[in-house]
Amino acid sequence: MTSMKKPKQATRADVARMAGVSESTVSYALTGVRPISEDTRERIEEAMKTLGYVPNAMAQALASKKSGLLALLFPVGERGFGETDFEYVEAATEAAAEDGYQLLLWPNAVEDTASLKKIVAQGLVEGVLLMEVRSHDPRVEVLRESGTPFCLIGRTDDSQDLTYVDADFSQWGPMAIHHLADLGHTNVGVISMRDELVEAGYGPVVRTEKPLIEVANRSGVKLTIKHPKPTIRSGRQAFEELLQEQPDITAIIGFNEPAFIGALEVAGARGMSIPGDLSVLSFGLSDEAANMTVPAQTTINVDGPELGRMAVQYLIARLNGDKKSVLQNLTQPQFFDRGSTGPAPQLRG
Amino acid sequence: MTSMKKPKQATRADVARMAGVSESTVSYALTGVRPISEDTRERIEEAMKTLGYVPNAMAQALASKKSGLLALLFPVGERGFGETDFEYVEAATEAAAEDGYQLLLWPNAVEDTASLKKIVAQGLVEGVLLMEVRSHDPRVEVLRESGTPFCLIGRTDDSQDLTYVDADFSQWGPMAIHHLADLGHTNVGVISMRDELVEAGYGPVVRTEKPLIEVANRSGVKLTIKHPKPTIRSGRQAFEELLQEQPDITAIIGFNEPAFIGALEVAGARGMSIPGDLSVLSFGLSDEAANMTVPAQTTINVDGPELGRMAVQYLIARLNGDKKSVLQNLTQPQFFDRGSTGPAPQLRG
DNA sequence: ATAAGTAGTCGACGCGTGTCGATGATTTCG
DNA sequence: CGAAATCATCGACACGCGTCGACTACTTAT
Repeated sequence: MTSMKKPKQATRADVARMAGVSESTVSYALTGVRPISEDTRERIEEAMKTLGYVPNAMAQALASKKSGLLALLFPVGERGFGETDFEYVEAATEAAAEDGYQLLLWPNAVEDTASLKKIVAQGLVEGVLLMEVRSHDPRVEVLRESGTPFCLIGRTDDSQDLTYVDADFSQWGPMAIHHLADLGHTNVGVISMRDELVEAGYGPVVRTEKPLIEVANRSGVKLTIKHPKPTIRSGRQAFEELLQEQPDITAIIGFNEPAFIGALEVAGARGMSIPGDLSVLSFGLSDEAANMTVPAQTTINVDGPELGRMAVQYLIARLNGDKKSVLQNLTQPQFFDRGSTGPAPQLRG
Repeated sequence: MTSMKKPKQATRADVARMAGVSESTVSYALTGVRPISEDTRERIEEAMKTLGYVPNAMAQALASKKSGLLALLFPVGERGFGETDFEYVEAATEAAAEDGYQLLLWPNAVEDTASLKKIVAQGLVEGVLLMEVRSHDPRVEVLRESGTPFCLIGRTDDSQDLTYVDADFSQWGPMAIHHLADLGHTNVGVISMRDELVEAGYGPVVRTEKPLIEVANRSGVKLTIKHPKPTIRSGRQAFEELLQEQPDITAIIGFNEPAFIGALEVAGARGMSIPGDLSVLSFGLSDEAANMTVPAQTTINVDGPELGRMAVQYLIARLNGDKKSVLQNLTQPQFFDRGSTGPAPQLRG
């Protein structure tokens, strides 16, 4: 049975003693801030090796005011849409690790500015990553006042001088319409997010729908948009209304997962084949989910890993003193053709 | 334009000065370790309020050797099975926050024991949570030697005196067989994980299959198990073999997501209706994915949030000095009947 | 040859806490 | 009423590191 005693870590003093030098010399050997002769450096490094010395992170942080920690603020109880979440959290974590930073997961209600203030006042983290940003987000003002560097994943309405990364939703609609128009579709339905989100100015919906409508008009595509609640039942009803209003619809776009499932059920029940009778395309659907339907769904998505990586890199750039340049990025959408779209029926055979 | 200057945080010394007491008195007022008279406590608290004082986390950590940080070690590039991941990471984070701890995301290859050693030697985290534990996991030995408290999410082969939480896979098979047998099924197929994982002794497969087979035998259910690779193509092939060997199969269980998709495609192509001709049940499929098929899939799952919560609570219990009791938990499976299982065909109308 | 560096090292202090021992001022008990 | 315990507070130090100023022994420019 191996001993379970906690071996006390060697400190700088131990290394200095063993190498026969002063503590500051050990420090300089480690950081390279001042020159050290070759042979003392070797003695020090050997001492470190045999003692298994690793600098104490908290002491370093206290003395240097750099903790190497970034807070990832994610709101609780807001499971809004896509579950691309873990994907980009993972990418963000790795990107941070590459630069010697670690991500601290911090669950936080958007309105809870009090505890956010505490977080930054505590001085534990050097910077903050904000997830699920609202168009008017109270957290932004708190961070601004505190002087803590931060980066948004998403945007507020007033973000021209903020650091952020976001999906370029403005491209989703045009990309979808072009794809469908090329296949000959001229009458397209959309199962979008619920009304309340549109009225509340929720970024992803608003930014997606406007260009979507515009490009449809320009392309001569008749577009009918529904905003059902995110339930299967509402989706069924929405699609039935859609079919009633526009019986000649040949394609639908989904941006509301549960509702879209309902819509596809109705399509199946009516004997519509995909993509034979109806072309189907989803916005922001995860790979996993897209592959569960038969046929698998063609999707237009944000590149989650890219988003996470950029967010971290921008934040670290700010930490390294790049206060001047405005760091903003809209990541390109990803198009996955999984075969659920095809030529419009009237053009076939 | 608001000033962007970083206001320097008030320190204990500032509070002491303003309240007209010594620094240690401020400390004791804060921690309650020693008694403080009512009026000086009030003066101190008022001073803290007006100065916006928040104790510096790193200084506290350095002095008290308690950082309030837990590392969540997740392996990179090992996307094995289910994506229940984010769900329980989220739950774990919240559970930690309730006890004043924060989770530090730490990406790490399972074999990379060197950097794991560094992590614990650094003294940044008080404890470690291990995800994706292997039957022989090199990380366990490292943590044991270092004396760092830790908790496994999953198990090693030799874990009787370790702290862990895991899904109780042994119940999945019996639960599934009972459900199907009650519906009259006597011939069931299984699309399980690929051969290599079985041979490598991968916990979830091994622990699931053994009781599954036993209870099937006892219940008089004919069981045929396939171990295809995790691709749609392999799944198709596996299911076709299954149908050839056992034409009278009336139900299938899936434990290999991509392969199972292939199997269901074949079933659809052959005109088998679900659950009319074929009952379908999935192990470890996320809600999101289960709801994408028509009909939605009945599943048996681990309760992700429960798992995450337990892991954190056990780890914190260890941190608080509970070195004696063995903390181990097998979380009960969750059964979601989403309608993809039904009476065996020969018993219908 | 003398002034002006430069490489290499040391000692001291500061970062902001937690905590121990000591000191009066009270209170309690026998 | 004196001894013992308790209350409330202060000062000093430790935690482990970064970093500044100073000092020595040389090297280089004038």
